[in-house]
Amino acid sequence: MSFDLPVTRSCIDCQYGKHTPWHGVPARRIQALDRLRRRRGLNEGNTLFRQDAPNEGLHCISQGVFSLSITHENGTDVLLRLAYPGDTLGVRAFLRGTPHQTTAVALTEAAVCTIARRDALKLTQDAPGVYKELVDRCLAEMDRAETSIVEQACLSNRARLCRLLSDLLERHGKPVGTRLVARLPISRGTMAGMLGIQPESLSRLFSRLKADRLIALSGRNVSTGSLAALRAEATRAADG
Amino acid sequence: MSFDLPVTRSCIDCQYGKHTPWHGVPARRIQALDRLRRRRGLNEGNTLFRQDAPNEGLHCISQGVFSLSITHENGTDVLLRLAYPGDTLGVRAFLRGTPHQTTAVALTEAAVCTIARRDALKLTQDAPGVYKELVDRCLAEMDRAETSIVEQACLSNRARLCRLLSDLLERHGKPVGTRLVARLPISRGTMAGMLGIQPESLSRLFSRLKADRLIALSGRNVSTGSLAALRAEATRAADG
DNA sequence: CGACCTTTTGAACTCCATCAAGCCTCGTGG
DNA sequence: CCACGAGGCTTGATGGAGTTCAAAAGGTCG
Repeated sequence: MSFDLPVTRSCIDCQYGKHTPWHGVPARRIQALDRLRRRRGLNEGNTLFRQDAPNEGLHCISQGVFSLSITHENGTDVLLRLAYPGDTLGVRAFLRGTPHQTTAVALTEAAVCTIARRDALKLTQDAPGVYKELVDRCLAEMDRAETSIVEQACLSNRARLCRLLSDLLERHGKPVGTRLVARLPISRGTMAGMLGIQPESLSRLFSRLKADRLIALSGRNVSTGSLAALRAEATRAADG
Repeated sequence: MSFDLPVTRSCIDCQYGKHTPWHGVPARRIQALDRLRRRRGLNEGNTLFRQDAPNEGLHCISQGVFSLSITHENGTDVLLRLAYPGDTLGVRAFLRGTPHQTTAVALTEAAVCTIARRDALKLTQDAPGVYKELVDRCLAEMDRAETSIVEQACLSNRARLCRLLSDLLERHGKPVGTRLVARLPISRGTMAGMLGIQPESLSRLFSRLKADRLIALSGRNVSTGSLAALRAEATRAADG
């Protein structure tokens, strides 16, 4: 499901440097880090790790978009969130030493750098700052998870779609004239999964957002004239 | 909102010992721990800490039931989970050094032991085991949060109510003849809040569960003839 | 161009929210 | 001891939103 790529630069020079957890690695260990790391490419649809599989280390995304999803015991798939370059995957399972709770799949062509579990353990033992950084990421993610629970409970589907769209536009969008334009990295079905609704319902929501002139879209191309208006729509109460 | 209680025994002898995070405290520190700890009582409805308030330390529940809830910016309250004796509250805010993300309210008369933030920081610095234990709790809670997101998305309200009821019966229930009987610690309104539905809808769900003979109830007293049947109902797909 | 997949649209149905009224329980006070 | 009132809980009727099934319309690629 993946193929090796050549390593071209040190982790410490990673283009997503601000976000790597490896900042706290002591200088004398950086070489080891670079040597131990394995860089891989994944094609669209490839799986990085699977729910219930044992943790095999830490994965830093350097390219592409990943989905993190859970399959419920009754067979339904739920997409929890998207992950982007600079994000580190597998942290919770790594810290707890438990199997993965989620499945990570590449939604586009992607590249990741992986530090095997045993090596990462050694590195974190040498560098408490790295451990703290990893913990902090998990805790921040926890806040996000709770926020998402709250929004699921108290916002309308329309509001949550607006939120999702504004997030996607913010990340993938480019200004074209007065508008912000983006090509969505995910299919309608996937978006519906993120919102916990059916693709048909999503399609109808889209029609209404178009009718209300909050967005324009054709196929996977979306645009908005005002990101602020989208965001405002996203915080309204269910009855708004 | 709370009143002091006398300290009667060492944290290390806590009746919820298995669950205290203080196991890893080195022997020489235990006296300090016991001295620094403050034991308080709370009445039903009292607030232990409030969302957005700064973290003031770690709170171990020794008696009573607490609710952890979040108020969305649009004013809606969402009840995330219940906490019981043996649970430690405020851990995430303590670890991150950020304000509380949730509000903790006593649903019954309650007692908590509190270690002030500054003291807890010292103790965890001396005992990496305690730090790890606290982290582990947060990570486990994260798994729970994600599970709850998934269930919210892919289970019917009926299934989720069955899950909630089976959890409550498991925790509060006592065998009476062939049945398991419990007095619920929370009101209908609170339960509805936990499921993200209206009290009227909850009431109708109850009627149906009664009609289906999965439970019997009058007022706050619930009972079931088969916890297994309840659990089975709780894992069914939405269309089940 | 045609085959295939994704997306949209339509119609019927289910489920939940809402508003409104009635009921039950418990505590108060006569 | 009973009448009363308040709050929590239940029940009914209605409307809106989402699901489901079915079919049509776009897109993409050989």
